[in-house]
Amino acid sequence: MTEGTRDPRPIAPVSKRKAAAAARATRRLGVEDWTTAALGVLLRKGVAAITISTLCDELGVTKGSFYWHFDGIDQLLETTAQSWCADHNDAARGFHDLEELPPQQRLARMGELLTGERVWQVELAVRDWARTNAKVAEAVKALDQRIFHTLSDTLVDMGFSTEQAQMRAGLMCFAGIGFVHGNQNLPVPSEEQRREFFRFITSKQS
Amino acid sequence: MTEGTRDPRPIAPVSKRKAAAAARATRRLGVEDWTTAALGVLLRKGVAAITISTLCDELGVTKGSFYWHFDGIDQLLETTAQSWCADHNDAARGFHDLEELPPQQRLARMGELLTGERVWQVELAVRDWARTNAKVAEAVKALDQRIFHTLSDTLVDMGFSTEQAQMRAGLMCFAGIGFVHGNQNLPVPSEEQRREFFRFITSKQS
DNA sequence: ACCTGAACACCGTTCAAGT
DNA sequence: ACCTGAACACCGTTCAAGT
Repeated sequence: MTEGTRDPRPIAPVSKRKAAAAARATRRLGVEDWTTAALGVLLRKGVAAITISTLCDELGVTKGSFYWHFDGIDQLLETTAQSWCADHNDAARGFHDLEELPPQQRLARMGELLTGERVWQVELAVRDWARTNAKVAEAVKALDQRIFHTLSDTLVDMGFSTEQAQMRAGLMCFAGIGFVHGNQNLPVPSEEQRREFFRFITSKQS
Repeated sequence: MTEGTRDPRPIAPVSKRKAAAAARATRRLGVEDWTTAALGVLLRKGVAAITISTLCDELGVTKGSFYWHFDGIDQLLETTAQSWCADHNDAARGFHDLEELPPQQRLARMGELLTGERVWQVELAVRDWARTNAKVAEAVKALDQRIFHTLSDTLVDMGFSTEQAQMRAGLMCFAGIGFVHGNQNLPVPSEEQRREFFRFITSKQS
């Protein structure tokens, strides 16, 4: 998020590491510098690429420095997870506002919020991460449930029975998660198909 | 699959490795021994746990042995992938038989095939693996598309238009994939809910 | 308070030498 | 043909020593 805060006085770089060290100048690192660096690598190259050596090169320090701030790579991951969860909850707060919209518009708005291009990237990375980090898994789970309940409540508002609402909300949630994980494998639905989908999910049966 | 083929003459084990070496006796290893070992670790502990050292301990040999059979860990993974794909295609062949069933039963049968307990485990492991191995990704994609088309064709047989059939088949596929990845996060649908789901997906709109 | 530098264990990789 | 054993590079981890 706040990436370009470090002023880049241009100095002829002898090596990447020397250059980074020079850019940093006298300023010393804090925990936050490591977590934002880790988050950056996560989104660019995935969890597996988050390596102490890589981060050290990127920040222009040696590995001993890392171990002054953290007990080990697990703690770094955990701390980064917490930091991400905080930001993430802020972002999810956009959901609160829309609980006052009329049901139909609420559904449409949620559809938009959850199908943005960048969202996929982050979602995939984070859900991958969740497989090896309980804290992240918990955050993802909370978000999933929140979306499920918002959808379900909306459908109830539209006149569906609790059972029908839950079945359809569950269907939408699973389809959304599946879309994030498998959209390379199947034809991506067109705009018209998405509209038809919403028409179907909110239709009464014959 | 074929696991208990090695006769386990019980010998007092000095160490795990010595024990494994003794069990193997004079028999020397082939490529297959390595791939089945890798597959075993994959299902038990995930891709990340497939390490040359681990496999060597398990098979009772040194790492030099590994490098006589394979150029590196990537090739091991690739070969294991091919071996898995072969087995997997055999398993997927169960789909051919059911293209002669009446549409309704076909849907129900596919539902059963795709929601077995063990299937999830394997699916999750394999889809995780697919993220770092193109060959596996390709096999998974082929399977997804096959399921999609079978579903879509079935719905057409039931009297739906091509557009409706594709929309609903896509919905089912994505929901299935999402269910594999996210069934810990949301309430698992009951038997009754699953039936209601199939009723819904095959219903005409009002 | 924050970092360097050297050390060690572990894993992937290579290769000459063994049977 | 298949494997051992020793070597090396790389990464995670530790810690005494520097500023």
